[in-house]
Amino acid sequence: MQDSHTSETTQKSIEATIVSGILSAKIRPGTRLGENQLAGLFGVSRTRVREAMMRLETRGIVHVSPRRGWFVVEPSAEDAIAVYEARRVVEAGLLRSMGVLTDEGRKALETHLNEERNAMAAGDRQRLTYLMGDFHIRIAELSGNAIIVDILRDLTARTILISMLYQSEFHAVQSHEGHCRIFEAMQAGDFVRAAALSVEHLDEVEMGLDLTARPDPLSDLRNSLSLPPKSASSLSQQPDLKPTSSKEQ
Amino acid sequence: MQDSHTSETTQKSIEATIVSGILSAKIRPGTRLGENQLAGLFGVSRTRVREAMMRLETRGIVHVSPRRGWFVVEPSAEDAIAVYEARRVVEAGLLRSMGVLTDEGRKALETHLNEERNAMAAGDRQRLTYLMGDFHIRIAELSGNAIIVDILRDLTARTILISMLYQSEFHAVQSHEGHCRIFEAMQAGDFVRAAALSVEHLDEVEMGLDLTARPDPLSDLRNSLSLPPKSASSLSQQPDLKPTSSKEQ
DNA sequence: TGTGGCTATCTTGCATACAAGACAGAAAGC
DNA sequence: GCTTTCTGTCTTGTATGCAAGATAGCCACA
Repeated sequence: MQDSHTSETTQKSIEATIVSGILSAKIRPGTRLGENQLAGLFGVSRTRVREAMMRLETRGIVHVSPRRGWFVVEPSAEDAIAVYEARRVVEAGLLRSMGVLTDEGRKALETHLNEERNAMAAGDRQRLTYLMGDFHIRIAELSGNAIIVDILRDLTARTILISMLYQSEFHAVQSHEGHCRIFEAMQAGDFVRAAALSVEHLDEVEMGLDLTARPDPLSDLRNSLSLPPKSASSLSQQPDLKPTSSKEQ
Repeated sequence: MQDSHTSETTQKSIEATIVSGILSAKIRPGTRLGENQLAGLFGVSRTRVREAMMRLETRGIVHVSPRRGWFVVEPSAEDAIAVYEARRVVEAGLLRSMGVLTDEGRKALETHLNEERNAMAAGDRQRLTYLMGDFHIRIAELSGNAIIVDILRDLTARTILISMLYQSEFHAVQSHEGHCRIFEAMQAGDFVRAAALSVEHLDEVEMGLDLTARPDPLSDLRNSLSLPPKSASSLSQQPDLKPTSSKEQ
């Protein structure tokens, strides 16, 4: 997605680009999102960037430090617990409320699980992170309820930020197997069990976190050190996020 | 809502004032929220009003019609169904996940139910509307999870807008009794039953709606204008477009 | 009488200007 | 050398200005 001069699509694409960057683990928690930088990247004025930031703030994705800047949230340990609890509530409630798994639904999930397998085989960790979160969003999509999808998307984004902060190692296989079990229960029409498995799965992932690790010690330091660039795409790994500011106007 | 100019607390008070106005059924769906109007009322410039509108838009409370204005949402019948479904999912999931009802929790809910009784006795319908929605928010507060509280607050606001559009008469007593039953189950420690009762309660309220009533008066103005060709005049019942304030200079 | 088009005015969309807080780094004092 | 203060610069906060779409009402015209 080349941002640059996509001309007239820039309305909500700032918001979507950032969320998608988080969902695919390309934007780390604590990343500074300068209004001027984003304005330059998207070829718009600060006003529109600001609007996007406001929206993202109400979605719990970003926060502002007055006169210092906008930053991708760095959930605290308490936040992390709350996010997982909310996800258990919503996802279990959702699965319990489901009556059937349609044929398209089954196909969609099967396709997804295959993608997970492929990414695991390829060792594509970023894509894997994305897929692991996306599985839950896919389930929400099966309900056809856009409200729930939105809620879960934002919670998933926060989950990914949490895992970037507190997850030392990534148990992809374990997660994948959890997904498979949930899928099997759904396929069997046993949504009560699917809900229970989902809670169990989220518990597992939550238990895999080291919430004592860092409250938030290096938020700015991490910025200053910047992250190792990995690929060559657009806004994702913007290492120019402020060290030795090269001016700009 | 005589907010007037509350001086320097106006950061998020625009947002909060509007939501609170909706929660207490003082602001009707379809109400126009002009930027200039609000800017004058709150004694700030359009910029800050605009930010508040953006936030409310991502919360699903308000929408913008390009170059025409901001309006409190008028949920369609499909929206209404989705909102109730989302509430069932979240609230049932929440109750099921609860382990105990603390003493403070019991007291808070008892106090609330008494307030409901008082408002019914006093015939204060606006307050009653507020309390009927607030009961569910109170339950969310018991969980101590701010994320879930926020989700349910916004869903409740939309629910109230829905009821203003589609609910012919207000079955306060029925709702109150539903709340009491849920409370009793919680007090008995039977949260599974409380969840079931909650779903039942929401179903009841939803069933009390007349979702065939009006398609949607304002958001798609030209539809309603081109719609009445010659069919039975009975259900036309065009409500006036702007329930409140349409003056301003 | 009816109909089409024009204009005056109101609305939001978006950019920009300016103010003020926060910070970093130099300079001064000890 | 160490600390403190001060100042330049960068950031967001907020207001305002201008442009463009939408609407309503008027007026010409058949």
